[in-house]
Amino acid sequence: MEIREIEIFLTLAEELHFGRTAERLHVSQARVSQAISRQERRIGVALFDRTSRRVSLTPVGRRLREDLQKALDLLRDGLARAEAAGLGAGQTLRLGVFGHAGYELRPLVDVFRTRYPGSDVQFNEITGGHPFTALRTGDNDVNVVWLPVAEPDLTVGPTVYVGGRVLAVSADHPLAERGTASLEDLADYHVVDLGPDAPEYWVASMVPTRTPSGRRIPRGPAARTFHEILSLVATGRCVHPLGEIAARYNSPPGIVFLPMPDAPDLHWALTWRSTADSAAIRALAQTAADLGPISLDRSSAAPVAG
Amino acid sequence: MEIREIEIFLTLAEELHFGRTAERLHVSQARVSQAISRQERRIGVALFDRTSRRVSLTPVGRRLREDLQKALDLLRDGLARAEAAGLGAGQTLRLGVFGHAGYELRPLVDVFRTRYPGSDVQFNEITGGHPFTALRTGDNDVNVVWLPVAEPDLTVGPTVYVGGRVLAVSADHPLAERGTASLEDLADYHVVDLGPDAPEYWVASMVPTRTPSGRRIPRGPAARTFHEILSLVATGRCVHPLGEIAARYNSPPGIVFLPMPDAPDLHWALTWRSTADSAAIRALAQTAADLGPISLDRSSAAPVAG
DNA sequence: TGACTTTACGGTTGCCGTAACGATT
DNA sequence: AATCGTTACGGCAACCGTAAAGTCA
Repeated sequence: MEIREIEIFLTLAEELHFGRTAERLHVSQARVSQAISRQERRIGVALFDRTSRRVSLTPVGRRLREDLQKALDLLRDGLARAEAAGLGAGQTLRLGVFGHAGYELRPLVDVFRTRYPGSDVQFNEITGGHPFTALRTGDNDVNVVWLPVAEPDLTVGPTVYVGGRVLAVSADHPLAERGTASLEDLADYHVVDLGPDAPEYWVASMVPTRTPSGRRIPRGPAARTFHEILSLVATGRCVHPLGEIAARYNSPPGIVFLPMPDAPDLHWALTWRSTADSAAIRALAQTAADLGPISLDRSSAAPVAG
Repeated sequence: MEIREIEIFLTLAEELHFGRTAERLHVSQARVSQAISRQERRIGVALFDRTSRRVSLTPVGRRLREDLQKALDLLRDGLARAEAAGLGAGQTLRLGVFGHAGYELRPLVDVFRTRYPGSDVQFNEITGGHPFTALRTGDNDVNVVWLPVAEPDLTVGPTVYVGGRVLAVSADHPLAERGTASLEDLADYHVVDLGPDAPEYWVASMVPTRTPSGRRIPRGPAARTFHEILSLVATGRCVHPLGEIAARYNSPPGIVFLPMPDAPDLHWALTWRSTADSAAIRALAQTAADLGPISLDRSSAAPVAG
């Protein structure tokens, strides 16, 4: 007898419909049927009368429903209480972000701290060259990265902000005078190669391998960190797209950030190791989901002097 | 959160010792450690303070223990009530036995029927040639077979009786005059071949492949059923060991059953498909365990006329 | 015939055991 | 040094999804 099977039983007892039960629990219809059959075999008595048209509880099922509902409520209350105690006891989540992105997360962090006074968030810097490494080594609990993320060992949580891209070019670059850049421009120059530790598909969602018209975008010299990238760009040997947040809080010498109006917005989401799921992470994710994504355009954040 | 983990938590809360907890639950010590760690991570707070010398509940753990204990009790009560309703509702277990072995099971069946008035047992005959087939096809719910049984898909339950062996020989066989037979005698004659559907190791536990002194015991003509075996034996072409129960209720013409004092006793146990576990089967197994094995020697059963 | 449930089958997750390691008295 | 808890790793059972079959109105 597993908790999951009890949930399925209770939901079916409420819905009296296998399809709707499956939908509500986000499982297949077959799974509901299997779970109920199995329970009935183990217990040795029919819990539901069913045809392909009607599902109804047997007397035994009705009684079992009452008992199990009470037990499950008790169980969840107990766990919730323990969790609340834990969140009040002072845990610090280590949150990986690119550059100054943490600054944009202030609303989220403020609400999180208010809701869970014992808990806190500490920002660690992550880099394009190693977007997930710190998660996997256990050095970070949660990272904020642009989507899509399709790593089998990672869970993608709510999106925390949405924003556009800018192209970093050297101040004396031919594009600098135009004031904006387009995806099509990328094919004319080299972009930074983030190296083998960043998944290909993930890099490509920031820096496509081809322009919209199909021209190849050449990958140039390699760099891992924000400042390594800027160093390369400053020499004029390459250009590189970044989240617009990079332009908001940085004015590096010899670099110009050009808006890229034709590049679709990027979604930045909380991400964590699936097996490292914990109460604090769930609490942060829930808080982020409640707040919804912050749009960088509407952000009221004031620029900060470096 | 799984039921099993809750059990582990509650047991450890009681024992305050990882090793004893593991023993009580029949799992490894590592498993207990893993389960507790995992729960603590998910909940986000330590439930036990522990060194390698002392284990004690934290305040949060103490509170959780009370809640979970109540929830688990409720859950088990509900399931027990539903199960009891099922057992009272009238199920018939199909019990596979060799020949007249069902007769020896009367004490078990009587107690079972008394305890669970709605349930019943029906005997189906099984044969040495196909000891497990009916279980696997679903034609029988439980079989009574001699041990050892080492089939990955089958569960071996309590032993229901213990008894010796007899050797079936034709009435004019040289051994008949002696009145007894020994394992060593088998090498001098052929024994029946039960065919490919009975596992080799299982057949060998009734009919060894070699005598104690190491001589090979030749396998003779093939037969599947009790009466096929007796037919072969009656012709004098082979001999064959059987459970002594065969001698008790049969006096087939032209056949003599010789006790085999040097053959170790056989244990006969309830066996069922692991995946077909059900309340009725558990009830029967529990009843059998409570009664303990019936010794055929001390059996008060009166011989029955063929 | 169409809506709904059940059965069959295969992939993948995660439970759990074995074994080695670490920590405390 | 002995006892006890933790970590690492691998095998395998069970969960669950897909797809097809079965059943009732």
